[in-house]
Amino acid sequence: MFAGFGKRATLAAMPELPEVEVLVRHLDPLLRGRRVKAVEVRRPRVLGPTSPSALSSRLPGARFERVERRAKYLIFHLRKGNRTRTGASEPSTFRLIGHLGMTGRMFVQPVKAPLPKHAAVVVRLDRGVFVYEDTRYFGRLTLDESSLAKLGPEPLNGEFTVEGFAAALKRSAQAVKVRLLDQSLVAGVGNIYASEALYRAGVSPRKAARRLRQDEVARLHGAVIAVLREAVEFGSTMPLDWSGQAGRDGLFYYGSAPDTAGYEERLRVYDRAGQPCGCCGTMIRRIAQAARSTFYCPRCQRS
DNA sequence: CACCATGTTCCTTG
DNA sequence: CCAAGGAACATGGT
Repeated sequence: MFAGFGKRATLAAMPELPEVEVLVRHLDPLLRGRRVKAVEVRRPRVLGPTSPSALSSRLPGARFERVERRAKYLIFHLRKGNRTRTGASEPSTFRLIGHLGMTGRMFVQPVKAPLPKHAAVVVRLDRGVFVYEDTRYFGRLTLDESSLAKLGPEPLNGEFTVEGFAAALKRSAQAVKVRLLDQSLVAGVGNIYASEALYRAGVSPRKAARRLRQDEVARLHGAVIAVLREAVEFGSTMPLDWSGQAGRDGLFYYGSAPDTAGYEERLRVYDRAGQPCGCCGTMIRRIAQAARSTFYCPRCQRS
């Protein structure tokens, strides 16, 4: 199916902005108009500060209106008609905030299908069952919106400007790779696309953020947008099965586009330590920064 | 058995 | 007060 999958196929799902975007596009038409019959919380920790009883009193009877994305978060818009004492109907809207953490998945499955082992929240609908499952339970499905307030500009809708990016980088002596993971600087970049964007821009991940020249800032800004946009496009070409998985391993961001001649691998440096750089042949290197892996080409990313 | 992986939040240190 | 660094969270794969 995929050439060159190798050992990377065993890596667990790692949702960053593009993966969440594709998931949202997948879920929106499935959930739109569906009414909640019941909710079952199997792992209260994933609700964050929201109590299981708060969720159980809010969700049943509500209808999904639409699903949207903000950074790596999913935002479910729901509407519920509240009855007043006079018997009149007073519709009220509220939002459910989802985050996949590192291993989370969300999908709509048939009523009769068995629930996955790590199902954290199960929402029974008028048609089908909406499941949030997460092996490590680092993600969230909650009524609490506080994390959204800390997010910086969205990279794909014009909010993310070169000027703002340059100003934010100037304030820090930290390595630029570490800064890219700060969601207040640009929201949605994770460990994989941070390495990819730096490689594409030809900027060393170790360079102090404030030392980037203007041309480097501009290239990095463009590279962040480009790698995310291309990943969304790539993921959009992958058919998802009923559980929301794409391809053999549910990892649409690994492997190759099915319609690409020669099955060229899409990620250039991530998880490629010891392999030759596709541009100059130098061995890709792996280093640790802020307790995370960074992959880069020491020749193409010298400054 | 020991160690590694991802994202976010919290705690400590300077 | 803020920047920066590191631990914790939970689980499974190697």
